[in-house]
Amino acid sequence: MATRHNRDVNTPAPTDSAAVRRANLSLVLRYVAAHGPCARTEVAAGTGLVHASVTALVADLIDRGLVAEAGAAASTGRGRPRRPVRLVPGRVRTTAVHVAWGYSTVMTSDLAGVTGRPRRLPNSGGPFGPLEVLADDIASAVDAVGPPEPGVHHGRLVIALSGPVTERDQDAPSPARSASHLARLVADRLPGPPCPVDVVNDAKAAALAEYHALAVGGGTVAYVKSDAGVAGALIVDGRVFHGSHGLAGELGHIPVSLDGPVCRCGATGCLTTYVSTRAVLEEAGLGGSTAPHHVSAALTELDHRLRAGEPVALAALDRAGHALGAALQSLAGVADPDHVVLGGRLADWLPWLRPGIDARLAARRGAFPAFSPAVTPGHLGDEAALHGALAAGREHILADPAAVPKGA
Amino acid sequence: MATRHNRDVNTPAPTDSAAVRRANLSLVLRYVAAHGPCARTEVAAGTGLVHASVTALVADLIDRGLVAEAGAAASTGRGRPRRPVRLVPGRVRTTAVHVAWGYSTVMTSDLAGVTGRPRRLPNSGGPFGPLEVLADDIASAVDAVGPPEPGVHHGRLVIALSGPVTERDQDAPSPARSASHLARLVADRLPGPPCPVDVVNDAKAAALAEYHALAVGGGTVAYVKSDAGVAGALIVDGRVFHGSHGLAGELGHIPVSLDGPVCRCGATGCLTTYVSTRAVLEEAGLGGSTAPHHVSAALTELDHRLRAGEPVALAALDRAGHALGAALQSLAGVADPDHVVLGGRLADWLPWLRPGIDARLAARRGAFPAFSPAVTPGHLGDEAALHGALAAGREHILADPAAVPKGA
DNA sequence: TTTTATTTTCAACGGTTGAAAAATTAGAAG
DNA sequence: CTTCTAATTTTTCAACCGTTGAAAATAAAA
Repeated sequence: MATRHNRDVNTPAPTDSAAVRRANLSLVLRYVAAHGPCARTEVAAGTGLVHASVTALVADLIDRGLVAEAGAAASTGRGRPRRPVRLVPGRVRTTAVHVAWGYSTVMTSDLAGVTGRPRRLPNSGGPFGPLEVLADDIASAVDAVGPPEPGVHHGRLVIALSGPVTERDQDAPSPARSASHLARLVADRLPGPPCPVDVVNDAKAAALAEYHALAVGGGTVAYVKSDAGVAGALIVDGRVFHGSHGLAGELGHIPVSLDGPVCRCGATGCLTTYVSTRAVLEEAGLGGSTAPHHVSAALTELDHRLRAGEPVALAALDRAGHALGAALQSLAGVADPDHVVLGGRLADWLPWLRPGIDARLAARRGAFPAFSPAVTPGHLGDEAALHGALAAGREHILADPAAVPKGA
Repeated sequence: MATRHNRDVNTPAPTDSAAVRRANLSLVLRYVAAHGPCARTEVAAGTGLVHASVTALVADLIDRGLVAEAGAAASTGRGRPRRPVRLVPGRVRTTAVHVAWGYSTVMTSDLAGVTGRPRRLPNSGGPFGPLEVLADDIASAVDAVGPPEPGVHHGRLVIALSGPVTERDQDAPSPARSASHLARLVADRLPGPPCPVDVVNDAKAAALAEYHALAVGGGTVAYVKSDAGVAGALIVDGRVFHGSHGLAGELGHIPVSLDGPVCRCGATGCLTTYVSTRAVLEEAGLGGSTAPHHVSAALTELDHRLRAGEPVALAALDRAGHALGAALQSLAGVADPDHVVLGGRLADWLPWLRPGIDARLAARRGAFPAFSPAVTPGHLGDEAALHGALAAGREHILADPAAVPKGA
């Protein structure tokens, strides 16, 4: 009988020479990806590896088709000229699907982050329907981008969605609605060779994308967005911070006031009751149906009124700004981020929200000068989740280039 | 000229066979430390390493004096009997000093966590004085426990203190008050061979200790304490979460109410103004001098009145409980911990605080059933910071057993 | 041709692995 | 009671893999 291994899930796997190779391949690939075309000497200096190792590792990456010699670089003086290498465009294809209510968006990217155009397709409902229907929708969205060309390695498919399918199985409401279950259903529906599928939360993915867009090398970044609901996430040193139940950074039900409106969750004074699209529209006198086309028209009207300086609209945003400011003050006290990125409608509304936010955060500046987070609008708009899902997919390749087969 | 390496500080070091050895030695040592006396076969099954590797790794650890063969274990049947190994008591000595106002406490521990008795010594002030004075005090505290016996490896000295000497240099108010500067000053004052010195925040250390005492294998744990001031920390998967400026988890200035008392920090309604010792004593009609002996007497008196059911005292604690509950609701919304540990006076007061806390958290339970954190008193009392500092020191040995020299 | 800088080659070293051997005991057989 | 066999743990050893350092090869400028 073969030896049975019953390692704890928490204990790390033992390290062997394969792990060493994986780690160093990753190190070199990340360096090339981050620094563009660069010679082996530069890689050696930048990574701490010895020239001989870089030669071997780069040769391995070339075998896998991930990097290639770039055209001769400008001579830097005398001596043997450098032979820079760069990422091979299009060698791996990462696919992301963002499932929203009524439509899905699909987009692909290569390792360098060069994306295809996003395609938007109607779907049968949204993230809350039966998993089988969801899986059908996702598979047909993937089908819409067509099969990869020969020679292109099929990387991960990453699905971003909100709702009861959580990112980590342990946080799922039931095993039947677990991320891994959905991933399996989708994988079974995809033609061709089996493809690894990941499921991520859309707010967490958007947060990751905005984090990368900020291009700060580390630190804590918070993301808060408001569309249909209020959602958010925390990114710590480039990784999503989940908390114990996957709810970290979900500011929707943070208490803003002791005597505020009653929230659907049962509590009073939740942030949602101040800054959700529905709440702001109602406060501005534009409430009514929650049908998408009506909400869309109301948002346009709100924008007009804000620009026209209509007092009721301004008051609604001022109220939301103060509430958001209070929530961010709590966020700052707990998580101590250096950036807070606002997404969804909050990004559009930021000019009118800012006075309220600043008024609240000014209090914190009194306690901790210069330690107050910078509040900025997101750069990626509604595509943030899609970009974040692609970044998560690329990260798998960057972390383990050996997963891409050798021999072009 | 030797090759110059200019690696980014953020890029990981390259991996080589020494790193493999380090990682696997650590894996085996952690297993033995966690599971007590255990045979090589058990280690192999538990870690995923092969028998041959475990033999070599255990032999290495025996060479370093970290583990030794334990007395023969009870036979488990036929076959060659197991030869369990266990940690060698007292092989390494980790020293921790906790600097408080007016006195310091020093304690030592070996790798198994067997501690000496804590010794309390008066000091020249506290964490806020000149670093040179602080270093003198710390060095004399270390001196009080005497030099290690021959054959004992001198591990880290870990200094726990609050105040402007932060745990990470990047968070220090100025380079002159940085943790590494203090560490250097202390190291220079210690007799004998140079000893690595770490500086940690006392609340973060206490949080780490209470996290270990909970014996949950991972997840997010928050710690909040109130003594002179309110402090706290977050532990995520066994490691301190610092945030961008080292302030994560410091709930003292989280906003609890929009119209509360004005805090010394300038803001209104900070948690500190409700649950600090001073605030509670004043609210209970026991305010007055802040001299230590007076505060101590007032606390005793407060305890009497609480047990006697005196209404003003009960009201003061009820008010504090509601404020703390609101802060924990924010904490739960941002960091999503599964445990909140209360330390300092909060642990003593918990019976009277609990109704207020529960009233607030009940609201959150409406939104996320079963996702509400458990609120418990700390197990370690005033020695928590000391234990956490020792745990941090032990962690260095567990992470890199190769730092302990071979050859007894 | 010399100098300089980059890249490659190669033997050496350290670490893990798998298989085989050694060690050691309990139970079965004689 | 002795001997043998089966079972289990531990150790040994050759093989393999990856990094390293030094030397060699390469290539262009001076």
